[in-house]
Amino acid sequence: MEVNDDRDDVQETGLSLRLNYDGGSSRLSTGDHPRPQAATPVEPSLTLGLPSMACSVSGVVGRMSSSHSVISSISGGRRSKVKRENDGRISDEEEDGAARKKLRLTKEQSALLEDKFKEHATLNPKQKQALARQLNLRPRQVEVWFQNRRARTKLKKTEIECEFLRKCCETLREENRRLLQELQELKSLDFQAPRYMHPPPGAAAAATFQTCPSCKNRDEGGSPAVAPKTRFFNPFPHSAAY
DNA sequence: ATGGTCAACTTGATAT
DNA sequence: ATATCAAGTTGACCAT
Repeated sequence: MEVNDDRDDVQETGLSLRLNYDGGSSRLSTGDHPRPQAATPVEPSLTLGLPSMACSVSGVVGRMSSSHSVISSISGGRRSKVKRENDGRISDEEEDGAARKKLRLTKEQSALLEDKFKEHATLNPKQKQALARQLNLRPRQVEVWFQNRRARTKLKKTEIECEFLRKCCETLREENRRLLQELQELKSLDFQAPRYMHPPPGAAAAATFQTCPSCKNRDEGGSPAVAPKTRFFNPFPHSAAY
């Protein structure tokens, strides 16, 4: 459950403290971004960083550090407001609407996530928990990473398929053009004698049968004289969805 | 400035 | 009811 996921934040990274003081002109915040002026005066507050409790906090001690590992292990990127969605999920945005620094995973974190993704593109809750612990991330962050990773994989696959179809289309267009030209040639030949004709029944007639140039070409080229069953082959033979 | 990348988010569907 | 997913979106950050 995602509420619990966010609670992991506390468990994994220790207490999240943020001193908020915004009384008139003076401001005091540990956040690394200047906070926009609140619409209504904010009471000075010192609260524990328990996002799941929807308190007025979300920032973290230690965020001053520019280290990725520090940032990524603390609070996820722009998840800065703390609010409860109608489905009960936690979406932490800061109440004053301030944006946070974007999380960047470290190379080590990304590498491990990639490794796990190669093993399986989805995680069961246990795997998620374990991986989150290993990476010093919240399970929710791991979950989101896998969701985004799957989306990227699918997008890439779609792009590749799209390019393949584009080439197929080009090939078919070219063949169509060639066949039309051939048809024109055959039509013009139609006015000349002797006419090409299908072999009538009877052995004597077969002796005089001539193959038209088009069929001849195909025969010599190793292709069957009869038209292939279909030119519209399935470009994705291994994909059941297509 | 602008476009690309990506973590995080929202929403709706589905499974349990 | 809850968890999880795909699809689409947002916004910070970075390279150009």
